[in-house]
Amino acid sequence: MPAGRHPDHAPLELERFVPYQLSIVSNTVSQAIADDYQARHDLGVTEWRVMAVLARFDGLSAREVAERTAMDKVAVSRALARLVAAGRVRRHTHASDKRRSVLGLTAAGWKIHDEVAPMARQRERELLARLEPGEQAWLRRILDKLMGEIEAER
Amino acid sequence: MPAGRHPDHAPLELERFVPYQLSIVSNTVSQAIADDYQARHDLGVTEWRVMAVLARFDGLSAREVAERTAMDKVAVSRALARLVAAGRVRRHTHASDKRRSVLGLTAAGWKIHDEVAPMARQRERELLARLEPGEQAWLRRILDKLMGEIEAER
DNA sequence: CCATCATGGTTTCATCTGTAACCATTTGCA
DNA sequence: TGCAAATGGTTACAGATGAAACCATGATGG
Repeated sequence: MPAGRHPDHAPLELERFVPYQLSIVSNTVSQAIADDYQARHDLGVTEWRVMAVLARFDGLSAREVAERTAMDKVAVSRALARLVAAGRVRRHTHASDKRRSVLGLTAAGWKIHDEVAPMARQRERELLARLEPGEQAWLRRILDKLMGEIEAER
Repeated sequence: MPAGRHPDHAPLELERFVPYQLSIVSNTVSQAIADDYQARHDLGVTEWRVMAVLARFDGLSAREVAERTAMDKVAVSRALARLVAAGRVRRHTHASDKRRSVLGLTAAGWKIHDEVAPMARQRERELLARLEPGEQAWLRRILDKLMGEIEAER
């Protein structure tokens, strides 16, 4: 038996353990993307996600943003506070329900969005380019499926 | 054009954006596993990773643990402080280099390891069970490949 | 040798994140 | 109506995390 091994205890092989692999790959990719815009635009990951969702769906409430970003409402609230202060998101109160806010990107917000979105897409392409076409298709299919399962359970 | 859409700006579809999908899937799975042991054993994710690595490789230094867990040395230092205090890891000084520590699980550490490792494996099986056998094989292949690329670049 | 640089590891501080408590408004229903 | 429960959102606090400064030991080169 090789020194330092403990086969009786069946230790986990971390680097082949799927949840661990997912964590490493995900963090590495996200970090690479975030590095692109964090310094340049003083924009956090959470803020970017909020902007991305408001770019697609104008007029959402904070709660709806939270749903679509899979962030909790506290995180959304904080991200919005910064975005509004920076003049990137406009917020006004819903006409018939004074609790709700009605959110959308400002012109400044769109400007940043239109710079960051292509960069993000480029990073995604770079990631996928490391895989063969068949693998790319399988990865998309698998992630779509798992996302669906997660969605369904929530 | 549907209300609330802005096709001119080509907004990102977050839920089909691979880095975002990876992040959601990874966090969901990791959280599910962590929930299993955090409350029960008062054990954080970082601490568990350190334990898992020491279960496989006895006698590592803190720096080597950091390498194998992809954690930075500060995180490892903190995890070790807690683990040693809790009597789960033994630490003594390297005979010929007083800077290095020599780490390993104690009996108590092994006991926890032997409870947690099968739970973690079970969670991995549950994740994979959501996929068809072909998809499982592709996912493993893809993750192995991406892990290799990441490793190589560091 | 001894001054300098590199390495292993810890501490400090500032920031981020999550949980729970909270406030205001709206809804449901007796 | 009007009062309890639910909802949208913010604030307060505590624990986690990361970058940089730090301390001790070891390696290197004149």
